[in-house]
Amino acid sequence: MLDIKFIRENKDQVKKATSDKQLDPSLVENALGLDEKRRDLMKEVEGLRTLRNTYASEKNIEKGKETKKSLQKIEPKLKEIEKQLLELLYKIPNVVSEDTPVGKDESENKVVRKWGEKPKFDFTPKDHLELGIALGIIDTEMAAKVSGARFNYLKGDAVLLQNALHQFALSVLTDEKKLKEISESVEKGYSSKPFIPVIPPLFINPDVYTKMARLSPETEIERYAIPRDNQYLIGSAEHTLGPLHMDQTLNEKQMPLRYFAFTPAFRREAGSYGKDTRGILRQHQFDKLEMESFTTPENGEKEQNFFVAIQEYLMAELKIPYQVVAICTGDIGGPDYRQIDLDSWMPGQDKYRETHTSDYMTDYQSRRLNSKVKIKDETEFVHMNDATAFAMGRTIIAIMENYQKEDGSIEIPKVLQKWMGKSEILSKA
RNA sequence: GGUGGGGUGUCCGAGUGGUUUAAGGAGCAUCAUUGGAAAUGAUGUGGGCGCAAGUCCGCGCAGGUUCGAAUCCUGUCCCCACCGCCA
Repeated sequence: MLDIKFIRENKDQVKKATSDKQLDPSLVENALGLDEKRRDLMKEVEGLRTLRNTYASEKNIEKGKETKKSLQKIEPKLKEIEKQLLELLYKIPNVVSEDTPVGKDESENKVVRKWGEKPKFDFTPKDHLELGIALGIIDTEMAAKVSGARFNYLKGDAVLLQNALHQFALSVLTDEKKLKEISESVEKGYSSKPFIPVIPPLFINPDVYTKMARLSPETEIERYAIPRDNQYLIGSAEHTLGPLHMDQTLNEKQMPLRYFAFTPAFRREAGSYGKDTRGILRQHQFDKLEMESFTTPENGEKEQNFFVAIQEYLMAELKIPYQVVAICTGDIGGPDYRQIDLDSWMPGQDKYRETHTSDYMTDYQSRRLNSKVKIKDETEFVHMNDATAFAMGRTIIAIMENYQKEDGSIEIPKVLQKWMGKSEILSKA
């Protein structure tokens, strides 16, 4: 949520961001109108309260009773307007960075840079599902029978491969030396503080989910609800990592605070019927290693660059070709100030596909979460970043398709071999 | 799930209807002192509205009673203890 004061003072910028994000800019005017009404009513209510307090201290019971009656008439009006304003404020998106491309949908995202050489095959490369079925390591058919569409079993070497990816990422995120190399590439002397590993809850309360700007009337359809217990399943580890410092004031010295968590993510994929139905690219449940961090406002953008540099490092170590994409206003998330994706090359589809995303939220989430940082004697809302380290399913796809051999076996990327305990996944035949 | 005890600011902690204007302490920030530090002293340290004076709100959350609520009542969430169940 944006600060109403910021909206008041930067009306045009907020309106532009709202319409650039394909939302109705009249939201902004409506909010400002309500805000004005609210402040007028506040003056009235506070005046009456002053009277009430005065009469109470004078023990003037008669006058007190009168004032109470007037207050009881007007207070509910104020409350109602405050509620409406809050609802509107939730709908107004974050403003965007200057380097965010303006565009109507994903077709206008901008490729910032590319890395790696696409593998050349002297045979027609297969896709991960064909390979996975033949190797006996992916089973979507039985999963469909047991759990429905968009579920899968990973078996045997696919599980070892996921475990190797997990170990590899973990070894990087907790290694200050390696992080230093990466942070130096962003800016000399920038913090190389390691990440704290976390095993977070997979369930989340609706009020916290709302404060994270991840549960709204529009996005509710994307969530798995557990109505009897009034809870939701998380769609990303971000959802329960982000509130880790809710209602806390942190100290500048603790910054940046970096966390990562390996969890399943649950998504209904409600708007994507018929899209990416083949294989395990788009699933209702997938494992993901997610990074989250809390920084001072000053370092928020640098932190995002650092996160992207980590993502690039991980993919480059795997030697998987990727492109870095600046997400345009029409495709970016509402809470994002800047969103950058990594798309990895997938020979089975002859396309780059999104494997990583990185969201810089500024204080859009922390304002509602009430997570602050004390800098000197100023207290400010912390700036929050979240980003993918590995989305396991999609990274496994990229490895399988890029490292396949003509006989259907799969070479294991060099960096993973020590964690995997072998150098290839052999064809069953 | 049951019974009892608790939840106060960055942290600890006092406060059982009106001198509380949320005591006191710690931490933190700024200043003074110092060659520098420690120690010491002073000031500041929840949020909203307002140019300001000021004013309102704030004691887990939501309601209620009262002229007046941190304090009384109801509901609810969380923590602790014991019981029940359990990997």
